[in-house]
Amino acid sequence: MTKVKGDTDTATQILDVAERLAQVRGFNGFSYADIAAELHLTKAALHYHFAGKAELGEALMTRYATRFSDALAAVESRVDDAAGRLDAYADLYLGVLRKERMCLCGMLAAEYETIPVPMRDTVLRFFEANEEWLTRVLEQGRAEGQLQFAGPPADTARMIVSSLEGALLVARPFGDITRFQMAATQVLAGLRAASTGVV
Amino acid sequence: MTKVKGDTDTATQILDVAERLAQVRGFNGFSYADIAAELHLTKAALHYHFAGKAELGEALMTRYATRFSDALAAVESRVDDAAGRLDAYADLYLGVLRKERMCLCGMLAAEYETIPVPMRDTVLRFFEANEEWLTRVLEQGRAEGQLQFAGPPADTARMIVSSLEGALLVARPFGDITRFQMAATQVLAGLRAASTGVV
DNA sequence: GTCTATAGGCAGATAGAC
DNA sequence: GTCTATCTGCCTATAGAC
Repeated sequence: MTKVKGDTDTATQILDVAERLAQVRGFNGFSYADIAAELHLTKAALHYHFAGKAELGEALMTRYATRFSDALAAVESRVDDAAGRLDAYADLYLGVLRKERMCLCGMLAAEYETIPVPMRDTVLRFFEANEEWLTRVLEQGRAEGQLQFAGPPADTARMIVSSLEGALLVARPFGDITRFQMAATQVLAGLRAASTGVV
Repeated sequence: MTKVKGDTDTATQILDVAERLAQVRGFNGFSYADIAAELHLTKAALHYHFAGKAELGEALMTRYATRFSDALAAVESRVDDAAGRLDAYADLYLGVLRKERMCLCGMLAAEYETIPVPMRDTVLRFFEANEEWLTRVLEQGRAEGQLQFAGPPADTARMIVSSLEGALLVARPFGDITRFQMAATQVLAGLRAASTGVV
């Protein structure tokens, strides 16, 4: 099952480096030269695998979306209760911060006006997919009486996504993981039903 | 009192254009050529006013911080109650979104690794100044029984700043103002004491 | 697949005339 | 203060050898 194809091949290595650079420096903050130097290749070799930076960016987004969607599915199969799923969701962001990165789509949201047009829709669809997943979790949690919130679950889902993205955005420059954790904890604590709520 | 100096002079015009470009496209997303073209000047003229892009960036930050601090003072003199001040604070962000911009410091937080070093501290101090102001408002609101939240006010202040930054970050690419408003409303609603809380 | 070599463009920046 | 002219460097991208 491992290494079906493209596990450690050059294209994958390029994507790995590009992804890290995009998450740390932004899509406009790295060049083909940066990737080439790190992989001890030439820029020309990169163009063989990805026609241009725009195409590389699209490949980046496609892979990122798939991976995130897989991560959400993994959370669902690993954790049963809604509150636990929300915590696990926040932990996905925490993992990104631990690597001193920004969420790729959060970064691209900031750079939205300057990224290649084909990447833009993918950014929006990433947020929507996250919101849809959270909406289902919130509906479940409310139905089971574990979660408590006013208004449509979809609105709260949007609030969660943007709050966590923001917590990542602000915590990263401070290099302070607890800054993220406290913000995330506070956002999610407000959704817990009184019986399981804050002391 | 108006036009003491630098009200419509070239340096101010340069800052105005640079600020908008930085908030829309990012600090790495515009060039001296962009500013020069918009003001019908040459790049050389810009270098007369600001030695380099790094110096322009510093001037940008200084002015932005001052302006924001003035805006917070204005809120305090205009609104008395803590809940109203929080709403007014969120409205500051809303005003940025209405101009289809990102918060300058939120944008620079994303670009943190690539911006000139002297600008970095200013970004962090901007967030801290916001948090300090919010902390005072939260303390006031809790003392008066208008606001309700668990833990240190400073923690909740951080949560508010990052949540609003995130709401701006995500709402802007969607071009959807209500997306921001709903997120902001939900974040702040959770802080209102039960008597004035959500129906 | 990866290389060398190179093209064409734009970036930030400077010198010196007016 | 603003200009023209120019520099150096990096960017994305391509042609063609191996």
